[in-house]
Amino acid sequence: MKQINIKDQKKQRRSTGAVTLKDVAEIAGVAQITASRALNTPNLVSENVLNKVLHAVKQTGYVQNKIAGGLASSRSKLIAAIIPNFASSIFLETIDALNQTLVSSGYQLLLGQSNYSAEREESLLDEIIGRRPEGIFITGVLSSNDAKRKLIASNIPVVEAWDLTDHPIDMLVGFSHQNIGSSVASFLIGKEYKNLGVIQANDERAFRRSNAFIEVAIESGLEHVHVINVGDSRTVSSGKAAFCELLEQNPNIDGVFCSSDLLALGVLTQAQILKIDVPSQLGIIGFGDISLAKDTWPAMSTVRINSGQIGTISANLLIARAENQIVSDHIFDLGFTVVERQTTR
Amino acid sequence: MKQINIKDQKKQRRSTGAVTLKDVAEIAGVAQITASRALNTPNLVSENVLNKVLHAVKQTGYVQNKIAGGLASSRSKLIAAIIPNFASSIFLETIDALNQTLVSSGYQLLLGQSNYSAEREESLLDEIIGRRPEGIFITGVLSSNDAKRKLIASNIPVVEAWDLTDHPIDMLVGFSHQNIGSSVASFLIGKEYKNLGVIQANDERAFRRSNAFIEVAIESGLEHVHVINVGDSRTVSSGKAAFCELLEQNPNIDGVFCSSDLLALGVLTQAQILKIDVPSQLGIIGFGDISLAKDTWPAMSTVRINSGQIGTISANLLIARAENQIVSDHIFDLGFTVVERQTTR
DNA sequence: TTGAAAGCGCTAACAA
DNA sequence: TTGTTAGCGCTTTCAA
Repeated sequence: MKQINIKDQKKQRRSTGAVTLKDVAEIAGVAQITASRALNTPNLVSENVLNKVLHAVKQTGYVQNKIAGGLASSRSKLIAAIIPNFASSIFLETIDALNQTLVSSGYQLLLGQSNYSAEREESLLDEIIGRRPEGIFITGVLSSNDAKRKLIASNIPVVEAWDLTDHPIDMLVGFSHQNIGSSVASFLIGKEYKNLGVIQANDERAFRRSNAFIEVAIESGLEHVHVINVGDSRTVSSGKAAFCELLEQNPNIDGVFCSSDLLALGVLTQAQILKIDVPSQLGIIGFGDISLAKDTWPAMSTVRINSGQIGTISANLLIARAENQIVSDHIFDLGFTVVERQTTR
Repeated sequence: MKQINIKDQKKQRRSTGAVTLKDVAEIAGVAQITASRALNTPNLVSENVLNKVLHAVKQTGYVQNKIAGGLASSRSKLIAAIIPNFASSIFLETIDALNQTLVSSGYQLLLGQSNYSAEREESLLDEIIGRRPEGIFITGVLSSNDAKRKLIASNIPVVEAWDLTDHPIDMLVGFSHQNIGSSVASFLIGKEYKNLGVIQANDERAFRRSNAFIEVAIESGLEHVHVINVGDSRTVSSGKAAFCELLEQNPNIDGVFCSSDLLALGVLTQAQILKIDVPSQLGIIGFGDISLAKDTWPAMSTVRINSGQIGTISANLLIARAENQIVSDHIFDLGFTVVERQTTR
């Protein structure tokens, strides 16, 4: 039976109009999947086919659509990193190393910022999990328990970095903030500083460092340790102001532990303005060993952590998990070093 | 005719096993597309349906797969940013502002690093374009012409930031490096500094600033301006070393223009070590107005640019273009301010 | 306001 | 080594 079908319309979809793999395959005179193989696994394809396909790619300016590929293969080749913020550059060396390692294995970095309300944190996580990254790297702390639960439910490999928490979600690459606090206290006490103070940002990890610091100080028979909280302002000027405050509370302060090198630089600057000699009258020690710490005058004593290594190891862990390799060690304690320079005697 | 089809197997695909919209729809007792509407355009759906769907989402822990959604809708909700590197934090305030604005409109940031070979630059661009972002933000300069051509061919809206180039790819948000150079020269010359030097990183824009600087100096009848190139090391210690070099070339140097505040801080520190009085014997001016510039002692004179605003404006431009709004202004000159503090007399 | 069908552009699975 | 087919999980289009 013949049938004249005048209205044999299909549903029309706007497409992007971009060159697709199908176009490339047609021009090269091969099947679409063959073109796909030529681009993704060129060693599974004859040289002849490879050349034809590559030529067609050049000719058309084809750029692979990784969204479609990701959907088909369930491999997004995306790793997400969640950091508290960009401004506090303390994590950047880590992110830099992370990114370098990821890129060299063909992964791309999706960045999210977490310094939000619990509500915002959850929506950020929805955003990120929605992109189906093959791994998630977190430097901050998830404040919301729902967010944490969401992350676990997603079943995506996770590295929590910059810390050694008691109940890790999955993998852990960091160091002990508590040990840093006690080591720094012992260090200053060993130098016979007797009136200690702490200047710190409003940050849970800084609190763990300072609590351990205070504990050791008290155990050693020292007087009350004064603590100044500068809130979220980890700047040189906060350090200056905080040091003035500290002096008001105890004019005999002779040793200060700061939760960041910038704060420490503020203390140093203020001491110079007040003509307090560093390190004889005042010992200062920071945290982070940012690049300018060794170049202040006098050079800043501080605590160094292996920021870059944290990124590299984390990237390798996440890649290994993404590629279904067996990861035997889940927890990496990278330690720290108390760097003795000229702001302590 | 009856047919017993024992082997009616389909080709099996492993799926991720994650909850899909289909599952949610079934549980809610609606069609998949209705569930989709409930989540994306809830006002097009009855309250009853909305509640059923939301309940099913809660129950299953469903998280939307944006890869699939992106493929179907050709809207990735992704904006890519390409920066030279993470370490040189000068762009971070911009990226921070960019990200804030993007997130509040439901976009996600994909970050790429460009300080690579031309070859690497092209593959980075393939990576990025392959993800079909709806906009691309570039702070660096594309060294490869092929890369630039690729970007144009992709037809993705582009903002080039931190500069005003002569032949922009698309949109432009920045300031004139040339004008900065001449303004700083006039500024120092107006203060009667007579033996000028420049310390700069190996960076095309820094060169444009210093060339303009030198031109004005020569026009004003000054002697040869000495230039020290510190390569890629924009650190305080490079600044210290470079200032020593500068003094060797001309012991009478009394004014230095640095291509970054950190370099300037190095000069200041070295001057203090050498007991050279700032600003009477030596004027120093930096670039960037990083947060600690106002807190050095003496406080650093520098050039401020509107880093945050660059990010905000760029984000809004890219979002507007992604949403097919008309963008009338394509070029934004945000200007700069010479900030006079205490390192210049 | 809701739904059925088709298809976004690619790759996994199977077949030859 | 190459090809056929059937999806990946969603949204668009069209229809009711």
